[in-house]
Amino acid sequence: MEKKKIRIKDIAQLAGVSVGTVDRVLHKRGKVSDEALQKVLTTLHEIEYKPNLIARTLGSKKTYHIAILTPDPSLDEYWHQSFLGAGQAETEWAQYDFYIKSFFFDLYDRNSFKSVAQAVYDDCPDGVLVAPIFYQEALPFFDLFKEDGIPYVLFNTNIPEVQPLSFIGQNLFESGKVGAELLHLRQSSTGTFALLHINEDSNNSVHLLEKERGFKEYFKENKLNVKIKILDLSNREESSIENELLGLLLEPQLQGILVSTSKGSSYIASLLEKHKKQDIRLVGYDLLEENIRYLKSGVIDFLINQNPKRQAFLGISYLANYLLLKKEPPLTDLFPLEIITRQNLKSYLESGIH
Amino acid sequence: MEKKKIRIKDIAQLAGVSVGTVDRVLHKRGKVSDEALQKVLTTLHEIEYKPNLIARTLGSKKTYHIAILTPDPSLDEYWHQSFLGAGQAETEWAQYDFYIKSFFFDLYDRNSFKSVAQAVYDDCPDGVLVAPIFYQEALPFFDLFKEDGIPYVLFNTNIPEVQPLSFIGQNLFESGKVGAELLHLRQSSTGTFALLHINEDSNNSVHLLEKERGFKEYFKENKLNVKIKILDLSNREESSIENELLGLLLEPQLQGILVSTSKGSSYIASLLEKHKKQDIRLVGYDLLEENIRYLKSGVIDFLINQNPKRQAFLGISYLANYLLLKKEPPLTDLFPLEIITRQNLKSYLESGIH
DNA sequence: ATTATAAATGTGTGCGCACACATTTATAAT
DNA sequence: ATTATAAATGTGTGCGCACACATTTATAAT
Repeated sequence: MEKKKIRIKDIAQLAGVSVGTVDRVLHKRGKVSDEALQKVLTTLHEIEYKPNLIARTLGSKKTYHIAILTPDPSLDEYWHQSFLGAGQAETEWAQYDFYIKSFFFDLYDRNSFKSVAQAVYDDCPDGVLVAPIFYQEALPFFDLFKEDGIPYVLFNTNIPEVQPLSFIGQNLFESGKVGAELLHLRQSSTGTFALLHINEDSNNSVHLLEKERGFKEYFKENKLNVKIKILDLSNREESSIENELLGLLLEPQLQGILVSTSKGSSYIASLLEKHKKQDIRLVGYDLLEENIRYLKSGVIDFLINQNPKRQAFLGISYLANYLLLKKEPPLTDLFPLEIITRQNLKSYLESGIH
Repeated sequence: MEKKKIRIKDIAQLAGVSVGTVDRVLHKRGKVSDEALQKVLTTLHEIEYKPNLIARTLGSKKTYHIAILTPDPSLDEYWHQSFLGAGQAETEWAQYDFYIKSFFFDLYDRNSFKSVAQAVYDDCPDGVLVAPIFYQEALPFFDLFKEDGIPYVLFNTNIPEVQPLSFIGQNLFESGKVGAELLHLRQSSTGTFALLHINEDSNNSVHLLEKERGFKEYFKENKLNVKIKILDLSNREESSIENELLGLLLEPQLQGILVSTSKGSSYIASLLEKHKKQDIRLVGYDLLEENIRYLKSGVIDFLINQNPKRQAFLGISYLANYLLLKKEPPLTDLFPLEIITRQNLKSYLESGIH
C-alpha cells in the first residue's frame, strides 16, 4: 500500500549521475549534456517522480511575491469581496513564504489602470492575479509579463488571446440563460420578459452582451413565444431610469426583470417597491448588502452568485501552487452558477468559501 | 513586513537550556525540572513561538492512517460520490504520508455497521471519518475512539453528543424550507403541496423529519393557507407507491411534490411521466444520474445538491490538517443548499469540487 | 603536446525540526 | 565515602531538497 518514496538521490542513482545533475534537469538550470539529460528525463518519467514539497520549501529560502491588481475595494462592495478572498488566501500561503501585495485602480478610470499596472510591473512580482477590466489598456502589460516569464492569472474578465496561466470566472452566456429561466420558471408562456443593463462603467459591455445572448437563447431554445425587452440604461440619471422603468411597467403582462449588473438590481427593487409592483419577478446578481436586503424582503426573487471572494481566493491558490509546485491549474475554471433564494441565503452566507 | 523567524534553537538560547529540553517541553515528554520548565514556558510565551510546520513534518518520519467508514459505494450512487471525494483527498494528502483506508458497511444492515466499525477500531487509525447512519450502533464506538484519543469527524449525519472534531453536512431543517420554497415560488397561494418520504432504509428517519419540519415551517412562516400533504412511503412496494401517488393526484390543485430522499425522486418522476402529469412541480435531492436525466427532460424542476463528494473530501482534509498541523476545523461546516436547475446544471457538473 | 577555457559533473552545507542516544547531575542505598 | 540508580540535561543525525561551490572532463587555441 505504502509506496516507497523516491528521492532525488534515488533518481540520480538510477540514471547513473549525481544529484547535482538531476537538480539541474529538474530546475532547467542547463549545463547538462544531452546524454545525461535523456537518462535523467527517462528515469524521471519511468518512476513518476514527485518532489517532496515539504522538503523543497524547507530547503529553499525563497520567498514569493504575488501582486493582485483589481478595482479599488473601498469604493465597491463586489470588489471588496474579492479583496477578502485574496486576504484569506494569503493567510493560507504565508507559511510557505508567500507575500501578497495589492494594487488598486479606479474602476472608472482607464488611466488609473495604466499607471497602477505599471507599478505592478515595476514591483517585479513572481506572479500576478489581475481583473483586466480595461481590455485595451491591459494588453501591453501582458506582453511585458510574458516577456519576463511572470505567470499571470485572470479573473472576472477573460482575455483569452493573452494566454493566461488560468482564467477564473463564470460562463456569462449560460448565466444569462439561468437568469431567463428564473424569470420564466415554466409558469407562463406568454407575457413580457425584460433584461436591464444598468452599467456605471462602460468597460464591461462585453460581459453584458454575453448575458444578453444567453437570455435570448433561453426563450428561443424553449420555443417560447414571449415578448423580450432589452433596455440599456447605462450611464443614465436615476430619474431617467425611473421613467424607462415606468414605461416598461405598461407592457402587457410584464412577468419579470433580470438586471445584468450586481449594483443595478437594488435600484430597480427600490423602484418596484415605490410603485407597489412587487408581484413582478426580479432577478439580480451577487450577494451585495442591498441585494440581500431586497432578497430577504421578497422584492428580489433570485440572485445569481458570482462568488468574487472565491474567485480571488482560487486565483492566488493557483499561482502559489504553480510557483511552488509547478502544478498547472486548469486553463479555465468556470464557477457554478449559484442560485440564491430567500431560503438558502443563510446557508451561503454562513459557509465560508465554497 | 517579513517577521524574523524564531527557531527552537533561539528559544533554547534565550531560556538558557539546550534544544533537547525545549523539545521536551514542547512535546510534553516530561523529564524536565520545574525550574527549566518555567524558564522555557516563559520565553515560549514571551516570544510567541510558532513552530515551523514545514520543518516539523519533514523532521518526523510519521505516517498517518485515516479510516473512512461509510455505506458501500458500489451499491449506491450517493455514497459512490462521497467515495470519489475521499479518493481525491487522498491524492492531495499522500505527499504528507497520509494513507486512507476505506471500510464499507451495508446501508441496510445495522449489524454490518457494528462489525465493520469494530474492524476500523482494530485497525488503530490515527483519525476516522464516519457517516454514522446507525445512531444506536455508532455510540459505543465513539466512546472507544475518545478513550484512545483518536479524533473523528462526522459527515452526512450528525450526532452532536459524541462531540466530534467536526461535523460536515447540511442544515436539513433549512433544506426542507428551501424545498418548500421551490415548490411554492410565489406563484400560487392556494392548492396542495406534498412532501414524500420514500425511504428504503428506516435509519435516517431523523433526517427526513428535519426536512419535514422545515417544509411545514415555510408555509407557516409565510402565512400561506395551503393544504400540506405528508406521505411516508418508506419500505413500500412500487405498486403501492403508485397507488398512493394516484390518490395524491386527485387532490385539489396539487401544485408540487418534494421528495425527501435522493433516490425517490426519479421514481416519482417516472410515474408523473407515465400518467402525463408533467405540469406538477417536482423537487428532489442530489445529482444522481437518473435525477439529472429527469431534470434535463423537465420532469424534475429543481434538485437540491448535498454535495456528498465535497463532504467526504473536506472531512479528510480536516482530519489531515488537524493531525499534521494541529489546526482545528470548524465545529460544524454546513454546506450551502445548492439549487440545481436545467440551466445551471452544466456549470455544476463541470466544476470539480466547489 | 601544452595550456587556457568552457562545459559538464559532483560534493557539501543548511533549512528547522523530531527523536534516539550519550552524558551529566542529583538522590538514595549501603 | 562509595556505589547504584534515577532524574535531568545535552548532542548528533537524518528527513529531502536547493543551492553554492569544488572538481573533473571535453574543447579550442597555440
